[in-house]
Amino acid sequence: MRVNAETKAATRRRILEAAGRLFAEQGFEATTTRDIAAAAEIASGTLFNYFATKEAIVGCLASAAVEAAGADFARQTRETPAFDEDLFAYVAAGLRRLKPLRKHLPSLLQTSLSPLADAPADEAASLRIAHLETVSRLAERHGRGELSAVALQLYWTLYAGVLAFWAADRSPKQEDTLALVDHSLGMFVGWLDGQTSESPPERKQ
Amino acid sequence: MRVNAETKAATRRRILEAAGRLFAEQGFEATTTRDIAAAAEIASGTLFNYFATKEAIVGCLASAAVEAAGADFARQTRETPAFDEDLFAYVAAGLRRLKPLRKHLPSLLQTSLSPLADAPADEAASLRIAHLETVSRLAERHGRGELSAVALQLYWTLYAGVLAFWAADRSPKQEDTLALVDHSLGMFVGWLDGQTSESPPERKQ
DNA sequence: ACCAATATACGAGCGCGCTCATTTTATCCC
DNA sequence: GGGATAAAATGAGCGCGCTCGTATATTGGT
Repeated sequence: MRVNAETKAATRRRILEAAGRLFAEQGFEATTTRDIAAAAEIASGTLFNYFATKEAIVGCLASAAVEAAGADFARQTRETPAFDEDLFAYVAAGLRRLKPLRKHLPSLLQTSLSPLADAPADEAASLRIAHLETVSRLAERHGRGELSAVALQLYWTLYAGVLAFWAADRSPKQEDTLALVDHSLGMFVGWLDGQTSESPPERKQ
Repeated sequence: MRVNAETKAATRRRILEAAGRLFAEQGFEATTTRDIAAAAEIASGTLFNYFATKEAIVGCLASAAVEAAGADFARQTRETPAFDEDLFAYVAAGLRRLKPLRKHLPSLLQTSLSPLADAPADEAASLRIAHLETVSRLAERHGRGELSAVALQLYWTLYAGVLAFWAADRSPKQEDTLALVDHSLGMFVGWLDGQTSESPPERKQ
């Protein structure tokens, strides 16, 4: 067994497909890794040759959704959009793609909230990286130069807050979440605009 | 055994003391509930008569720290402080009190990030409630009226982001975290100031 | 064809957080 | 004191995520 990369990829796809279906049917907690393995027709231990943890599976599904959202957004036709409008459209596209995972996202936030303690090739971290990549490109396209590390940190915190809120949002069409997105992005872009001129004063603890 | 409330309280205190010590010594994950029960000299099952989950224990420790920080802050003498300076002082006091739990806070964020899905008397949620209570009182004291639900939501998201960052902060004296607090609060207060006048326009998805 | 060499699949088993039927202990009433 | 009663403690046991020693399949070299 040295180069059967095609079979490996197929198994990986079967796992993701089975997991996605089971999570949607019965929830993240209620779905056991043994369930997923059985549905993918592999042994329970084999699952962990493909994904290090159960969270990594949903993390992989999520970052696939984020990449799909990036593609959706790229092929959207827009005319003279402001930065915050582009951001809103991208986030909204993300929410549409993440909808099947909505209830299960909090399980990812614990690990993917912190920007430091992640292994380079971490499945769950790539959700953050993929999303922030697009946001960075958007900022540059709107002539704002590169976003600082602290700006990206603040943006990601707000985005994570939106996802956590969304997971529990009980308003009929999740319109409360969209309102929160609007406020979050308004706050962020307003702050960004203020940042360029002033340099913040020192502050003692 | 009908009214021995004093004994119950003493056992509860022994659990918290043992858990705090063990978490500090060997970390949250590495400490088992059986360890804690043994250190508190109770059976493994008895632990769960006092705390519903392992997270609830660290949640209780954390909300005690937040309350202590509120007391620290209240007895601080300050002269003509601005709103954001008061906020910074309160948050800094919180970080000081939470320091022994720093590394273990992410385990709480998953549950306490979302403002909706919490049982009324949830141990972990009281961390959020206690903190936001003080922030609300501060806002009123500075003549800003009551903070809106969305303002509190945004504030809490930023605070959770700070805690998540702090847990992984490897800068020598965690000065990176203090800088992040400064930026977060600056962004929040700036947004609040902008909120009072304008009414935000509608936005379609 | 055969034999290493090795990548992959396997599943019994571990230790975990947590549950629950049972036992123990404290209290009240006479 | 001595049941009756109920609160609290107990620890065997459950199902979980995950590990790891073993078995099996696939390749390259001759």
